[in-house]
Amino acid sequence: MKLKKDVTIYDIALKLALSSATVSRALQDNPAINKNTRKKIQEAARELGYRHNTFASSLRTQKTNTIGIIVHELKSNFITSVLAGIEKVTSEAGYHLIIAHSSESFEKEAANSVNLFHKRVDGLIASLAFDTIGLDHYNLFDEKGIPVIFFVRVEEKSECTKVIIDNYKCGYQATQHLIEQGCKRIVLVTANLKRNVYAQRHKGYKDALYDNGITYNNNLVLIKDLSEQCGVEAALEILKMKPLPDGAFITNDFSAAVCMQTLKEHGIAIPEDIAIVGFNNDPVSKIIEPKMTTINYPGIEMGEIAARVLINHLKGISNIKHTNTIVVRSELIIRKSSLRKKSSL
Amino acid sequence: MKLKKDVTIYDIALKLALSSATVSRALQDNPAINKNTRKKIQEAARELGYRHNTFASSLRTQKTNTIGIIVHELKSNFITSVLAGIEKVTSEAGYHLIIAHSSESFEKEAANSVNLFHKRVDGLIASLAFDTIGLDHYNLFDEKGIPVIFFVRVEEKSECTKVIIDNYKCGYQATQHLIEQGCKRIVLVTANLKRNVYAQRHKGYKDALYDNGITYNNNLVLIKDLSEQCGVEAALEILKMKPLPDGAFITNDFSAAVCMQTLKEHGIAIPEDIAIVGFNNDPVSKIIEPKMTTINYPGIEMGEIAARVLINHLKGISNIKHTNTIVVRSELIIRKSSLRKKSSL
DNA sequence: TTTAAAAATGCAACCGATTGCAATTTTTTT
DNA sequence: AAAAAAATTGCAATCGGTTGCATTTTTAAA
Repeated sequence: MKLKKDVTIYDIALKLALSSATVSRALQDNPAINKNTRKKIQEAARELGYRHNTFASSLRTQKTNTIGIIVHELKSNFITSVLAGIEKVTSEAGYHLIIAHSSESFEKEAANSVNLFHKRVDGLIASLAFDTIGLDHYNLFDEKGIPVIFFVRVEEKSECTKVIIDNYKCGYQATQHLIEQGCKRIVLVTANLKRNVYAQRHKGYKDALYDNGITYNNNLVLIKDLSEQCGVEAALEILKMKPLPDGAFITNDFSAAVCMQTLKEHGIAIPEDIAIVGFNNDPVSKIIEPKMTTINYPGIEMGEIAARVLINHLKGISNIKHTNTIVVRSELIIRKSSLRKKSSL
Repeated sequence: MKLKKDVTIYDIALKLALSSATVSRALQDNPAINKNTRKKIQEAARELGYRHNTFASSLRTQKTNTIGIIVHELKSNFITSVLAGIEKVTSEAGYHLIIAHSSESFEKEAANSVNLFHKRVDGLIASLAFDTIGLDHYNLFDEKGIPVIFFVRVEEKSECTKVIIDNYKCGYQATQHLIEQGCKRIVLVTANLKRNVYAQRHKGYKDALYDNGITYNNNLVLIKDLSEQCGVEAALEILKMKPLPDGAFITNDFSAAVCMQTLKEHGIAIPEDIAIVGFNNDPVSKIIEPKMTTINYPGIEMGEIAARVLINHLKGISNIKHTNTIVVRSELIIRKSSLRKKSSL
């Protein structure tokens, strides 16, 4: 089979007896080129089946029109929502994406960042892994002036631009809600407290307890990896606690669902014996029975915001140096898993 | 802030008083270059912070080291598994990915394929949308000799390379199982029968009924979009059927879960009144109560296989022209949602 | 009609790596 | 020690767009 040869701007130039410079400009809709010429060139391009050569272009302009994404995982409804939001905005702006995921490993995250750096992305959007400490592995980008935006999982102390939710408030709200439902011994199942999101939720939990005159008890705080398996583990640990807790705030819906299921299998009534609140408003929270109280926050929107801020920076419309933190709204969605007082609805 | 300038092979050549050709070859570990020289060059590259310029390279070699992926959706555990499998194999081989999704729309799928073509991917891995008919939108790739591999959602009649499961067998097995559990009126909830996967499952369903002397009834076949919402719709339609069906094979776990939930809310006992079988072995199938019988097949493995076949072709190790169809094993996982005869376990 | 200003187009030098072929150096053979 | 073979290295063209500046053409002003 004979393979079709690629059409270049020179082919177009030749056909129309113009220079390649004119063709190049016309294809970019450069107003310096006469309107009619422009149209003629664009038509010829279509006819000949011309396709823009990104490499030649990137080589010359030193721009890739590519944005790198590093996420801590892929298998979550929330993350795919964020990605959808990012994709919507970036593709409209003519950028394409390279998506990498760290599987919650600092090492992989660092490797990914180097990799994306070598791929010469124009900008980066990242969420940190469980155990990532510091942001030194993003210095390469700084040195070259490549903008980086963090979302959800961020380094709070840092000066960089971030799109987050108010995890403290969420933690406080969830805990406060459980207390209002009459819970006194509330378990917190969460992950590595070095990560901002978990630290903040933990702080909110602690403060809510304090404000309600309940003593904080470290034994009730379980640090897990929020996997499927961890839901089972958490349940078994809870079952061993004496006296039995009467509430649990589990900072991941899927883990919470598994935990709930395990508790039920051991004869615990939800919410009567133990009231439960999850986090993320994953679809599974509506499948589990009883349906789960959880924290909802807008993934798509967060993705859109992060992408928009980045692109505005790249286009010179605004500068991320002037934007530090964007906090997106979040809310507690109350469902049956935590409702012990009918009056509350 | 002063930005660091990029280091090129010329900088390295200058520093070591060599030619750029030698540097280029050394960095590729070309054995034509003396071992010592090679080491010296690679060290210098590291020291100077050299990064390979993909564009210059791609421009010259006409290779992008990029593989395009088109999936029909992103928000499913199965698809992310496949992607993980693909990523594992491709990244080991030094390729990177551009992932596009069609949201089950033929139009978007076609647009994506053109887009990836323009991005000059070296190869393509795709799964078709619900309503995709024909593969003409992949002709561009053929004309340029760019290999394309389909997975899961394929055009059965076509000559192209595909990685699939035996959907007919799955459909047959699921239905047979329901019949063995004593079901006589079995609903099939599925999607557009033009799509191979659904057509085959439907055929399996039909044949299983026939082989067991049960008359096929078109009213029991519901064509839906297998979304969350469709689970509710299906349940409501089932509830209106007289006499009430006693089994349902719903070809998507999440829809099945929602459907099951809705049925339960209307006082239907699962599996006593209606036995249910899903498809995909999504994590949700183990969260729902009763746990759901479903079809399991290995996403990661399918991704790995597809990627490996593609890469072997690209490296000239094998040729996809010689590989037509790869069928991956699948199995029925029996759980409570369909178990009406205790003897069966 | 001449001149000045504006608009349109072209020239040619990049961008950085790759590679066929030639030239040089080193090693082996005679 | 000379010749042949093998191992290294370099030359220079090439990939396809982009863009500052110069040149040409067109339009407007004098």
